[in-house]
Amino acid sequence: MNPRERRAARHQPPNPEADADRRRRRTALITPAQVIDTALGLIAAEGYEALTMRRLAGALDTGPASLYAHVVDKADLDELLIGRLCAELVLPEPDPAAWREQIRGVCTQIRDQYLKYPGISRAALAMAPTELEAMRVNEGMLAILLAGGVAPQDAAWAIDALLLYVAAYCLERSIARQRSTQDDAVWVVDRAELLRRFAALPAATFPHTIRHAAELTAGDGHDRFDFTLTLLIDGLARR
Amino acid sequence: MNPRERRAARHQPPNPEADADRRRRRTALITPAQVIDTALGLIAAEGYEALTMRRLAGALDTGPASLYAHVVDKADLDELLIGRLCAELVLPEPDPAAWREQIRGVCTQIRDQYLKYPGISRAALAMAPTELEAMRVNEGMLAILLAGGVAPQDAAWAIDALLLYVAAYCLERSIARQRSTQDDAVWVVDRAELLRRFAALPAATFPHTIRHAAELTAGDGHDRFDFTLTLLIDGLARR
DNA sequence: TCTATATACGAACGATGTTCGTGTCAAGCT
DNA sequence: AGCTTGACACGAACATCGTTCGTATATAGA
Repeated sequence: MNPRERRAARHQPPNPEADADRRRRRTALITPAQVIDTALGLIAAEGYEALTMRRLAGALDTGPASLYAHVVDKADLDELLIGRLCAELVLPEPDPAAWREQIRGVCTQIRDQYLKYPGISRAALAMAPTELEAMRVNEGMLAILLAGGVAPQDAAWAIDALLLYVAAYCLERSIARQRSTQDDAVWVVDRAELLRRFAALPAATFPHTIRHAAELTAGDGHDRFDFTLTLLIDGLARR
Repeated sequence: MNPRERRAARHQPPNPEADADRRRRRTALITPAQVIDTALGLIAAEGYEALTMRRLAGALDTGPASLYAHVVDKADLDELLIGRLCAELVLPEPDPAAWREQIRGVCTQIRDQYLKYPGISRAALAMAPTELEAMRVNEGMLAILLAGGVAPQDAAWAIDALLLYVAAYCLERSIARQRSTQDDAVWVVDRAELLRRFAALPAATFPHTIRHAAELTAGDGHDRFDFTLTLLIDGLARR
């Protein structure tokens, strides 16, 4: 079975018959699971843009060409990684009384997974909607919202909005994190410096920015994340 | 003045004295404005990932090295492009009675600019918060929300959420658009095909996805975008 | 006139994703 | 047991990317 066929299978409903009866080498020196694991390890340690076919191959003690026996593309590798991420999410049994906390919990899990592998949310944004594990997550979130009494159309669109926001939030944070570890000035991540720059702006054209510089730079931890999720979920409850 | 200094100046409050009294070549063969224009033209025609230093240089009838007299980085080029995009946005005079329509209007403008230059929202997500034109947009949105009676902290965080969502929405759309024009199967963009795949899923594990396949694939044009903006803005109004 | 400086650009460097050709080895068929 | 087939492995190379170096040129101030 080609990597190309393996990939197509991941976007098709599972077919138990086709899974068996395939010749395999008795001892595969490199397994797809191994590729995924070391790739995730690389990302966790050095960020997504450190994930290079060459570096990944090097971590597996081989050359870049060897990877293409297990993976059709780099896009395919991204897909495998996101699939693994999605597979590790635990989806709660829908509880109509607790749907808000449940949907928030799932989003928080996704957020933490994205942040654990900085920059990988970029790959998530490019993910095809037919990936099986991603659909499992979608199904789980849909179940929670429907159990909470959200209208189906609202639920479907809200899931999309939530996933999009979480990915963008994590992507932005990962970029900022990377900036702070490698950079040579210009990029400001320090809050005090940011306040100083706001204060130095011309008062005639930036009155509100100057007056509310504190609020604009506020938000420790995931305050902004929590705020937006509350906005979306509460808005959903009130329709 | 180096490109490096020009870039730093864009993140500093404007200083009229420093702008004048600089030696310039009488006829600059390549101007920064020209670079930005042809870069945007390239993106509009072929998408963001067609924007290569070499292709941009080629479009200007020169070699790649010549660009580095006007631009310090590719990241710097991104910054210039986003700056131009932001500069073209028209920010309305805040009207307390119409703040919802106004903030929505600004978001729609941003969306249309992002979609006009497919993929450029990726650069927007990496933008430093101190870029002058970006701060102008922030100030304008802040003015609208404050005039509408939104609490300063809510306003600050809501602007962040809105900008993040708009960028993610456009990025996802641009990726899908690109897929549909270059691709060799696997990637499904056709709604009918998507419905067919949903229907073929195992009913035991995907009950809600199957039942509500219509809602999951619904949304012509910018229905999803409008839905999420309504959710966020209405939620903001009700706090 | 002289000098400093912004601009221009050919050539090259290192790194990237990917392909080609070739080789190896286990599993199925006859 | 021998042969074929298909999956796996990998060295070498290709095209392309962002970027730097060295150098040439022309202009604005001294």
